[in-house]
Amino acid sequence: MNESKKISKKERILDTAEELFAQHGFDGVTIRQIAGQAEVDVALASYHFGKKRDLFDAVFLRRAEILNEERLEALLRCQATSGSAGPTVEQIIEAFLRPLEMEQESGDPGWKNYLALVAYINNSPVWGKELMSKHFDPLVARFIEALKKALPNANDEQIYWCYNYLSGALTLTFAQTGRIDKLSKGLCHSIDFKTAYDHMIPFVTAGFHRVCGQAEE
Amino acid sequence: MNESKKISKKERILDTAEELFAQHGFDGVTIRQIAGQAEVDVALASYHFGKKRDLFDAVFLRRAEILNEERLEALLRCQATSGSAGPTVEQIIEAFLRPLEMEQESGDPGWKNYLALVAYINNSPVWGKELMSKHFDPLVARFIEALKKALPNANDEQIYWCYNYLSGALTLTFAQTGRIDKLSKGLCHSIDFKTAYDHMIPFVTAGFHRVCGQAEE
DNA sequence: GTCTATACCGTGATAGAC
DNA sequence: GTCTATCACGGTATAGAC
Repeated sequence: MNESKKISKKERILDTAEELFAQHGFDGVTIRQIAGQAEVDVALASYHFGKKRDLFDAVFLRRAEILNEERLEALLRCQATSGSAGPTVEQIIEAFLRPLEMEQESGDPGWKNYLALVAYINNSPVWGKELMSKHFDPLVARFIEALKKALPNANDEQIYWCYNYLSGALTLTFAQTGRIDKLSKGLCHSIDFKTAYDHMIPFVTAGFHRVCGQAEE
Repeated sequence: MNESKKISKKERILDTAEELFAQHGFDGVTIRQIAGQAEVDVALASYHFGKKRDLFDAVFLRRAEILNEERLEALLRCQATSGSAGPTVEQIIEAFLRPLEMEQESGDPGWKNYLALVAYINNSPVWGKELMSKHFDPLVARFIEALKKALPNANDEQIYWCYNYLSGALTLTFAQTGRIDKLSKGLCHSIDFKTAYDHMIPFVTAGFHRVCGQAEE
């Protein structure tokens, strides 16, 4: 029937799970809450996804693949336009961050929820190592290779730590906690991703250059 | 009796709760797990602390107060030694970070657990705004005032966003997820806080200067 | 005042019938 | 695909021991 107009129940479960897991983490959400908010029967989630943990993985994977593709494209694009010297640090950071901004500003609220979930996972001692390493680090390794080329004086240890700072700055922004709104007395807004990235890119670029012993061109 | 030799059951509950909350978050831990690992009766936690949420708050508060004092002292100290021009950005960042390193390297594993818990809270949409704002932001506001003085060309919005990046970089380091160990193939270690701060300070300092339109001296 | 044993009652995940 | 039953577990209150 109206398969194009209505989103399927299966997808509604994913969307709702994404939203709730992002807010409260894996343990803070029950299957019943998800089913209730998605207006489906409790058992339907198990029917489609199996155990709660499998649903969690499905939520995480759905957009990880899309994001990896978009970021890879962005990296290849900036490598293609730069000469044999390769892209600058700033261009690489741009390629890493701008796909996120595009999705967050796309109007699909699912992306904001998803990236808040990534914030939760990235900072979790139990999930961070496992999920982030498995699903994002193969691509991150390509970005790091590009950074090494752009920073020939750096040693590897410096690059990895700088990536850690970038990752932390980025995911706290994902989390949309509203803390900056309060701290700045309403001057800044957690949901203002455009501004967040506009400042983050020069911030991180300068940090890489300083730590990795390279004057900015 | 041996009140000096043995730590009290009450403190054992706090220590264990700290460890488990840091690993799994508020919802990922049960009172029974805490009691079991602390080797006390289930009901003792409620007796001393009331509801689960109150125990969580007690864990959070215990070291927040100590940390605030130490950081304030460090700020005042660097303000006292600098002239009327006030401390540099790098000195302010040092004052903000070094007390953390001292506690993490102090040998008391409780501090490592506590700061991993702060990572969890800071990145949580439900706890971040409430707990961090209430208990840390009064002091953070003093650091930001000092930064404004050190960066007279900056506007407030830039400073707040830069603080956000600092906070994210810092708390991801707290989280000790072990992701960097894997990504760097064993070159870097999550628990190597000395190195983490040694690189973080110049990284963040350069970021502030770049975004806030100030050449580094 | 500190602590333990136990009981209560709601809720959760999941399997199996339909 | 849906409904329901099961059974374990969780937070918390209470009674009373030391």
